[in-house]
Amino acid sequence: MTEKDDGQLVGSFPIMPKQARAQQKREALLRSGSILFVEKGFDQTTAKEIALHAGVATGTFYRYFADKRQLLMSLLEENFDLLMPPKPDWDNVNPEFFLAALMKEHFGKMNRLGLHRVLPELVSRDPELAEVVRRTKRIIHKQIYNGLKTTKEHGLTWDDLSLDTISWTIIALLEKIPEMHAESGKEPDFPEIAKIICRLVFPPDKLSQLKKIREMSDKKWI
Amino acid sequence: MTEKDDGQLVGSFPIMPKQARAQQKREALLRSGSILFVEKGFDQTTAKEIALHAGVATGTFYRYFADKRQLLMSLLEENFDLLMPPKPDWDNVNPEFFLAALMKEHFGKMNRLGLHRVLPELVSRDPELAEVVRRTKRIIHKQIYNGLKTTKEHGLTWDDLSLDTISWTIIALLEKIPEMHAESGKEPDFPEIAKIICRLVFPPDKLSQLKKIREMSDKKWI
Amino acid sequence: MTEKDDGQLVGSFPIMPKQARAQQKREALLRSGSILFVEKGFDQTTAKEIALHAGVATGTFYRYFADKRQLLMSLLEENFDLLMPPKPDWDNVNPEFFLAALMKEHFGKMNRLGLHRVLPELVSRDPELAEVVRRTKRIIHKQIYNGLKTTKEHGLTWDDLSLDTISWTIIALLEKIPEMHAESGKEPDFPEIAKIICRLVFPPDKLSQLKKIREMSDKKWI
Amino acid sequence: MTEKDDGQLVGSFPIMPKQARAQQKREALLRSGSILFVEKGFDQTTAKEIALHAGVATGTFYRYFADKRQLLMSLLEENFDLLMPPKPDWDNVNPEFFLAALMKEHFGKMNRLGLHRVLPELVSRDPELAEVVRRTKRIIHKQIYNGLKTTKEHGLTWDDLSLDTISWTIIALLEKIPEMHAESGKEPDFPEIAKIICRLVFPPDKLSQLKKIREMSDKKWI
DNA sequence: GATGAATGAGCTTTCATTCAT
DNA sequence: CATGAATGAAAGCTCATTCAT
Repeated sequence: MTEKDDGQLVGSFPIMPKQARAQQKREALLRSGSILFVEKGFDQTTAKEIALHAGVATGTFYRYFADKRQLLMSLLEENFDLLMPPKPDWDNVNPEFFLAALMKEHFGKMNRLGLHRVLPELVSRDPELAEVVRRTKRIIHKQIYNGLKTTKEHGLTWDDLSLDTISWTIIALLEKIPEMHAESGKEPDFPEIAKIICRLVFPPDKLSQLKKIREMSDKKWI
Repeated sequence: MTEKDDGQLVGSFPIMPKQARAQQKREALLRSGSILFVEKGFDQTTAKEIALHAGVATGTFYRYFADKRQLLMSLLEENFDLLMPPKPDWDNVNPEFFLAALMKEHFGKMNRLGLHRVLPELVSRDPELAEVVRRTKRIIHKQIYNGLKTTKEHGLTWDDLSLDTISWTIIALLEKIPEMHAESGKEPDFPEIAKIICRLVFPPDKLSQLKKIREMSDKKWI
Repeated sequence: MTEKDDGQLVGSFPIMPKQARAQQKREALLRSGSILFVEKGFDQTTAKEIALHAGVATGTFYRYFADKRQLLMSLLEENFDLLMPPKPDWDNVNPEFFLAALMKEHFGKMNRLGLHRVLPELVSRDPELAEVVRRTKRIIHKQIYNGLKTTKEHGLTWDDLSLDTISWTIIALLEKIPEMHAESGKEPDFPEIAKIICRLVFPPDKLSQLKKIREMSDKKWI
Repeated sequence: MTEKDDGQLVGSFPIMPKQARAQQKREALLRSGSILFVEKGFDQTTAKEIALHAGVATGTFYRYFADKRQLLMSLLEENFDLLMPPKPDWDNVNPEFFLAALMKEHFGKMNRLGLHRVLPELVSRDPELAEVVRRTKRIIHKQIYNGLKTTKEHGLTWDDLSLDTISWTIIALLEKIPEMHAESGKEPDFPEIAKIICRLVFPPDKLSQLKKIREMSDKKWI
């Protein structure tokens, strides 16, 4: 039973070194954890279920993770960049097209991972987790902030743009996308959302100027 | 605690009619449930704890609520209007002042209740709860939508305003306010958020026109 | 509400003296207890349910009975004679007709009361109840025994009749009647059972002799 | 207790294979359940107590049985044949000797198991259990019925024998034996009960004929 | 290392009984 | 006396975690 996966000639090259085997199990557990957490919620998922779903014994779970919580933390770390929204590049492309494409892709990734549905309640009771999430958001905020800053310095934005508040607003919009999807039932209207963000950042005249210039090179983003 | 309810003259009315007593317990349980759900999360709060916190016996909890979930539902029903953001009245006042004031008030209420922090994960596994939340959001959306529609018909908004997406965006912003608060650490900058919403709705010229006209009558809102 | 049952002229003769009122409640409780014990089993019936069914408050239950068990004991005492099978009068009537009629009546009473279905498990854990039941059975046994003894002394029975064992056998048969009913689905065949008992007691020649003599006077028993 | 299972030579087989261990626990739980159910009644016995009595933790109980009820069902299934009274073989042996011996053995088994004391009240509220018991009784009835039928066809019984009622009567007697024991305090008089059954089945002349023929071969049954 | 049976604290829920009104 | 809300011990059951094999 344990040998099924390496029915190989005696003496042949071990296809899968010991550590890699362990890695495989760890990853199976992570994958199973991710799936079940999203499906049933963190508290409703038992360590036993995760192990079963991953095809290992209950005890094995505890060899790789101190507890359920630690598995979740590992999941977060591993998918750190997935949780990060893309860094918009405001002035090299038609901003509306570009944003719409970026958001569509980000939304797809988020939805595939699904972890964002698990975090909200946990954050309120797990300070360490809360800290991780907060740090992540701050990085995102910083990225958007810096992008906006450069753009502002180029004189492309509203004069009175509050970089900080706009950054949070953009994050808020990005985070709401999955929920808008779930609650309205329709696919989010990414171009419209992009338009909204652009309206927040660029005065109409600057925006149409940007759009004209970048129009051709943007075709690839659609 | 036991003395609060009979600071009255000797010989006056019966201290507290029977039903009022029961109501008091029910409400104590609701209050305790609300506090503990927000503090520790729904799943981490036990019925026993709620009872203890409310100063009644475990069994008493079950006289008033079938279970924890039902207590939560009652909390939601009872605070239904708190969850509703205010209906903005776009063209009778300086929109920015007005919105800032409304949001500040709403934010205060939401924060005091705190339930919004409990719902997200629950919604994903409790279809009935999900339905309640969905219905609430649809009403909110409708209200904002209708307000915007009237404003648009008055020719005050951007010509290309997508009423639906803007409505969702405003909801997203309102809902994010508590989190912005928690995550940034600072008090949300309501005037700035109001400005953002106004920028989404009104072209600059229409907005300054609105602001000038309403400036005086708005003093009362500050 | 409490006055509904004596809507009488002021000053008129109180139809129901105080004690009788109490008696009424006591009896309502006994009746409700009996019904519910038989319907759902002793342990599955709560004091609250009995009170509700009897139309009184929970607390009132405990004014009339120390606890559920005591109510059961009262039920037994009150229906003591119902539990007693009839004393057969072997030689004044056609024994088969007579027995069949007696059993039919007894079976009807037992079934209406139904308590026999509640006792078995209780007896094994309640020594006092066990003693009551045992005493009852001993009296029954004695009655049957004495009847048989007289009959034997008249030379009407088998010579080798073991009075004791036959008495228990008759009791066994009587007690099994409700179960035979429930399990076979059919109405018990009382004449057949009577025939069996008679065959155990009387040799064929003595029996036909008895039957012939009593034939006419028995018509009334059918 | 822990030593019973390895009275073996050092160096021999592994003491107890894994599955056997589990079986041991399962059986310990069954045994403890049986004992406690009989001692205190089904409802008065808690899963915790059974586990404690079996020397395992509460949770272990639930690894082997879904609940108390299922343990009882397993007990019944496992002892199905114990509950079945022996199939009498009417015409190959002295019927009285044979029956007495059979009943004595059956009585011993029943008494050791004791479950018959638990079933009566449960049956009235557990339809599945009721069905199991009913099925069992029907099989027993059928067996006795068929035996009697053959005997009747051989012309050995009373001409007017009602096979059905006699079968139920015999079952009633068999089932009452433990109670007769408990209530009279004396050891049941098996030979007398056997005589009673024989008197119900065989006319005196046929019986003495049967007894004479089989007298010698029966010695072994005593 | 891997296994999964075993553990037992702890949660939800019920109900006999009390007692203020 | 009657009431029924309140009590809290205790039952059924789950699951994170350990540990002998």
